[in-house]
Formats: sequence, structure tokens, C-alpha cells
Amino acid sequence: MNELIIGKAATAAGVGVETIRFYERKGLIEQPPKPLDAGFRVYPEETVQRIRFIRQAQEIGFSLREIDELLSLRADPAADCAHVRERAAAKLEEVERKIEQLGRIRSALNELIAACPGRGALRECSIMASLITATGESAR
Amino acid sequence: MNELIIGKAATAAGVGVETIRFYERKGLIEQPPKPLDAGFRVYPEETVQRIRFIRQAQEIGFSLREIDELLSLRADPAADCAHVRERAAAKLEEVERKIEQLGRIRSALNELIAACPGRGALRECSIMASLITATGESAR
DNA sequence: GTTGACTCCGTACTATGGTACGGAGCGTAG
DNA sequence: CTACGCTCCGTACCATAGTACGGAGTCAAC
Repeated sequence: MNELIIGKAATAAGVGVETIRFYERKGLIEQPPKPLDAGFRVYPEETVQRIRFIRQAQEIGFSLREIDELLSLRADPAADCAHVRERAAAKLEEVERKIEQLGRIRSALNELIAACPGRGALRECSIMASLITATGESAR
Repeated sequence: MNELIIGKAATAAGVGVETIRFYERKGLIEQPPKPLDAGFRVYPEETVQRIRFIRQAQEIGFSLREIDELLSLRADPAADCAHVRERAAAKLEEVERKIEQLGRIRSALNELIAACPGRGALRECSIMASLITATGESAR
């Protein structure tokens, strides 16, 4: 059969088997029930998506705890909408701060690359210098 | 005197004294020389900037090792320009990937907030759902 | 000239996010 | 029907990024 047992799910998601089990222990993903007739657990495709999301969210600086918070944000008609909205707005602000900081680093990198055009005349320039000029911050 | 000894530098940078020492051990910041006449080390203002940068870079998912790499990127006329350029370009790509992923999460959060407008009619909707529709990804 | 706050330095401990290991059970191919 | 690969589960170990602690020295104020 071609069912998504743990090893295949892991491969599909680009992680190791142990990582999936670790996320299960942490409550980040749900452990599928063990078939009653005693066999191996089968994972839904959605779990693979979920793991991929977890990894990407980690890359941009969210901890597993924060990722869990993100993932459990859901606008359910039955749930407390205002509360969800509030948390989503807070996360949104956080995300926007990150985007801004990344934008600054991007500018600094671009400046650095421009200052060092393969070969030719070049002002001396470091990331820190670019960042300081980029943010307009100086002696204080 | 109002010199930037470690405690003041730490306060100014928003970290603990131990964190500064830790970064020194890791080579992320330079330990200022101890005054010959035996006293406390004095930190330049630049170190405070540097620590602030380190913290911000951490928030967006760079490890200390990567931050060290970022910080040591400098276009020095005397240095190997092509090599610096190459590493800067690689970092830039990484930064751009992060910005994209953050953008997707931002859209998903906005969608979630829109789906849950304080009170009223609402489609059920989770971050994962938003992300999947946002990225156009589906069954596969 | 001693007290109190702080530095200095080494070592130890902590939390997070995994990774490795080992014994027992399951399942399919030959 | 058995050998091999995989699952299952627990426990142990690891790297990263700090945080805490303790004893000795320093500085500044009273």
C-alpha cells in the first residue's frame, strides 16, 4: 500500500522520523490513531503541510511555542472571535516588525554589494556601517 | 565617571551583563582591553549598536554563527571583493526568502482577521487554511 | 578606611529543538 | 515462514544560546 506512514510522511515533509515524533510530543501535530487491528499509524496529507509550515516559520524566527500559537489561531464561528482577532493582530504586528528589520538588512546587503562591484573603485563599507547609515542612526 | 563599563553597556543594549560576556567568548563582539592601571573594561558605543543588531537579527531567525558571518561582511578595498560580494549575494537571497515567507504569513493573518470582524457573519478559517489558499497549494 | 555595588573570570546549570539508540512488534517479499 | 525493513516507544545524548553562582578584585562614597 502507499499509505503515509511515518517514514513516508517524514520524507514528504523533508524532516526525519524523530522530528515528527518530537512535534507530536510537543503537541504541534496530532498523532493519528493507531489502527485498531494493530498496525502502523497513517498520517493525513495535511500533516505534511503542517510540518512544512512549522519549518518555514522556524526559519523566520518563530519558536515552536509561537508556531503552535499561530497554528491554533482559527476563526471559528463558534469560538471567541474577538480574542482570536486580538491575538492575530498582535502576531501581525510582530510579523511586520520582522519584515521591516529584514528590509533594513536587505538594503544594507545591497549597499555592500554596490560598494564592491566585482572590481573597481570602492568605498570601504561594512554591514554595520550600512545599517547605521540606513537607519539614520549615528553617535547619539 | 560616565564611561561605558559592562553593566552600563548591557543596560544600554537591553541585555544582561552575562550575555555580553557570552558574545565576547563567541567572538561576536570584541572585548575591550583592560586598562593597564587595573580597572574595569570600557566599551565603545559601537559595541552597543552591534549588540542591538545581534538581537534584532536573532529575532528574524539568524543564528549567532550566521550573524557573525553577516557582521564580518565588509567591502574593504584591500580584501577579496569578489568573495565578499558572493557571500553578500547569498545572504541577500536568504533574506529575500524570509521576506516572502513573512509576507505569506502576513496575508494569512490579514485574511484571518478579515474572516473574523469583531462580530458578524464569518466563514470558518484557520491560518493553515489561509496559507494553503494563499500559496495556491492544494491536494497535489 | 571600610562598606556596598559592581567587575572579572571560571564553572555549572538551564531551556529549546532536536538526534541517536535499542529492544520489541509489525508487514511484506521472496 | 522467515528475513529484512520499518514502526513504536522510551530514554539518553547533543548543540545552541544563554543564565546563575561564587570568590576575588576594584571603585567610589560616606
